[in-house]
This record gives sequence, C-alpha cells and structure tokens, in this order.
Amino acid sequence: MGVDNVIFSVDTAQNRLLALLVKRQSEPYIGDWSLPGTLVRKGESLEAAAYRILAEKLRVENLYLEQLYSFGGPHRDPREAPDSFGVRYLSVSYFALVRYEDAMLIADEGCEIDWHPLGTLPNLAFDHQDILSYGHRRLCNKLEYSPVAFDVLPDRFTLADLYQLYSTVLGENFTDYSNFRSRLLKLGFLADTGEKVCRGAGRPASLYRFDAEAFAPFRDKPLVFV
Amino acid sequence: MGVDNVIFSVDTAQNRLLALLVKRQSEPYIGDWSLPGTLVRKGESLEAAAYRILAEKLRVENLYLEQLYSFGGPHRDPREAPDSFGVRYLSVSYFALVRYEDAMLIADEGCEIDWHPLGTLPNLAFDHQDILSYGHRRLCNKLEYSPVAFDVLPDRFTLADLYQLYSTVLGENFTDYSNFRSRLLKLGFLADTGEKVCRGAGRPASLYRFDAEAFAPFRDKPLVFV
DNA sequence: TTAATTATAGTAAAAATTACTATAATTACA
DNA sequence: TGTAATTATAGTAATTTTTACTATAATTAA
Repeated sequence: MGVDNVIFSVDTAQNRLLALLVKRQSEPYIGDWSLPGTLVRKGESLEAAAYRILAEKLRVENLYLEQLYSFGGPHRDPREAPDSFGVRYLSVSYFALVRYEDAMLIADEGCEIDWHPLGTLPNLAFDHQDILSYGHRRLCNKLEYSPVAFDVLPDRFTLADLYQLYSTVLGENFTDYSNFRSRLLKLGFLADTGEKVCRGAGRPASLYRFDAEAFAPFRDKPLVFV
Repeated sequence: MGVDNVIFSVDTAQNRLLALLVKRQSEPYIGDWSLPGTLVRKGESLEAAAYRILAEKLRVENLYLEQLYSFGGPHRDPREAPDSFGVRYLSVSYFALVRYEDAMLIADEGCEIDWHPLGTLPNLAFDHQDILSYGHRRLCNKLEYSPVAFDVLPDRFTLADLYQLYSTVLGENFTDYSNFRSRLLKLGFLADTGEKVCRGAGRPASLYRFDAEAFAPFRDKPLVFV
C-alpha cells in the first residue's frame, strides 16, 4: 500500500502553477517522471506517510495538505502481484500546496526531482497523470471555497499578492482585480496591518494578514471567492 | 484492505434521512451496529467491492455512489496485526444514496440489517461514527452542488417531491418552496412532461423529468441549488 | 356550494455582482 | 524639477439575483 503526493506550488514571479515530479530510478517506468510516493510503513498513518514523502523531497515550512483519493483498480501497476490480503497495489493520494519561494528541493544521491509547469508536463508513470489532473481540479475548488491561500502566502501580504495567486491557479477567466478586492475586504477576515510596501513603481500597497478568528464563522460554509 | 459503505436513503413518507447499518456477528464489537463492509477480493477494484457490498445487503435499481475517504490510522481496529506490506487494516469508504421506496433489505442467515434515522443512531463499531458523519457532510454538499437527487427520484416527479428530498436532507434552514421552485425551473434542465398527478387534496401537480442534456453545460460548474 | 388544500405565478424590496471611472501615491525619466 | 507612467485604492451606476412575500388556479373534503 502506497501514498502518492500531488504537490503544487505557484511561482508568482513567472505566473506559473507548478507540480513536483521525481524521475523513477527503478523498473517499471524507469526514467519516467512520476509523483513522489512511498510505501506506508508499519504503524504509520496515511497522513504521516504523506508528510514524510513531502519532507524527504522538500524543505518547506508553509503548506496545506489533504487526502485526495484512493486509486486501486487491479490493473493500474504492472508490478501487480497477489499478497496476503488478496489485493493489489493501492495508492492513497494526497494533495499539497506549498510556498514556492521557501521550498528547497532535496536532491539526494542522484535522485532527479523538479518543478514542472502544469502546461508542459511530460508523460507520467503509472496512472499518475490521472491523479495529478484530479489533484488540479481539487486545488481549484479548494482555492475557491477555502482559505488555503493563506497557508502559502507570507504572514503579511498585499491584495495584489493574493490576487496573483488566485489568477495564476484559476486562469484567465477570473474576476477583475477591483471586484476581487472589494469582495475579499467586505468579508472582513483580512486585517490591514497599517504597514505599506513599495514594489517597483506605483502607489505603495497595504499589507494585510489573514484573521483566522474573523474567518471562523465562514468555516464549512460555501464561501465563494471567485 | 476493506471497503465500508455509508448508504443513505430518504423516507419521504416520514421525512427522515436514514443510514443502513448491520449488526456485527463476530469479534471485535460483536453485537454492535456498523457500516456494511467487506474485504476487497483478489483482482477486484475498490468501486466493484463497494457495489458488491451494497448488492449483498440491498436490492435496489436507482442509486448514486462515490468514493468518500480512506481511513487508515494504525490504531483504528483492535484486530491490528502486521502483514506482508507492513501496513494495518485500511478502510476505503464509499457513500451511496439509494431510492428508499425501491430498496429491499436482504436479510440472510440471521444477519441483522436495518435503516436507522440519522437523529437516533446507536453507538457504532470501530471509527464508523466518524465515517458516517463525514458521509453525511458529503451528502449535503453533493445535493447542493450536483444532480444526485435525480438518481434516486422516480423518472417523473413533482417539484414538491424534489423539494421534500432537499429539505429532509438539508434540514429546516432551507429555502422556502416558492423560491426553490423558481430557481430550479429557471435553470432549465427540468422538463415539464405535461402530465399531472393528484396527491390527496389540492390542485394537481405537474410531473417533471430531469433533462440530462440540458444539464450538460452545468457539469463541473459550482451550481448551488439551495 | 363552500372551505380547505395544494400548486403555481408573480412581484417589490433588498442584496450582490459586474463593468466600469476617478483619485491617490509612488517611481521613471526627459 | 516636472510630467508621464505605474500601481493601489475607492467608488458608482446598471444589471442581475435573492428574498420574503401575495395572489390566483385547480383540485378534494364536507
């Protein structure tokens, strides 16, 4: 039984949504890119295994992680072989969003690992393309309905930072900046810190922080940010 | 590796949301109620196993089924014992909504099985209460955002039937009937068959059917029925 | 025949969304 | 130094959607 992670990050400098892939070093699919995965260890929970893979590939402080789906058809892996329970390889997938700027790739002994823009993905091993696509759908939904963005933004951020994260993930047909601003501000869980930052030309922007307490009443409500 | 099902139905005559439970006939938790479950067979997909349990407990034509979550902490089952993969018992749960009026319980050799109203559930075996609660949350969301209702309504139904299903599942603080009607009708995927039915006193109601083709543009869009 | 009952249509006020315009505060550069 | 470009922010009018109702239609019950 294995855990496979779909790990996303947003490169705000280049406006790209990225997925973390590792190159397989053994058969089957040797040399192909795949999702980082692992077998679950004795006594280890699924979530613990998911965090462990992530920590083996990435040094990162700020992230959001949740279970995605379990893929377990009998023909998904050529390694298929009966075992004591009469089942074949099962993959429980998790999806994560991490802060790109902080994430340090851990490249141990020749293990190739890299970020890949969602637009130009290589062919993936196993059914990992399906898993990744499913993870992408979930990421979009999560962003629209949950405050996951604030797990990967810095503690203090501008509304432009927030907007850029949203529009990079959700694509072109996203609300315009002005309306996004007023909607978010009206919700009342973005607290203006009073501080300003200058980023290149133009009027300085206010730094906001996410007020988790003020967000509490929205928990588990269908709250749409788009 | 096992599959456990959270199977819901709506008793419209009594306005109750029901879950299907079976009484355990072996240790651990012997005599307690639990979700219907099974071990996955050699060469069987997870979904196939989920449909198989359902078919073993219930004769029913109309249903909706989807994967819920995988529960796999190392301490969830007292039966825990290491196996060849180094993992413990894992439960992949599925949730289903079936048409109550058609569903025939299959009671084989002394296997106790019954519908239980969500309000008055007994103590459940293992972590099945958690799984059931999670399934209930998912059911509410599904109903609000997807056309699952039409999988368990008869082919032709009145708007009152539809409203009753929604309000039974989603509870008291649900939109009023009049606004529910106009919202649904405006969406344009309910086709008036022209037929009328009399149900007790009052003006006869139109029978509608779900027009899957007209619904197509809404697929995967965040469509709120509430 | 009248009252009760259920289905359906419609509507006015409130709220939310959308597509903008205007203004403020900074940097870039001629 | 002054003017243009740039970015942030505020505001607003038109439209659409939602909400809380009222009115009317078609049937059964008495």
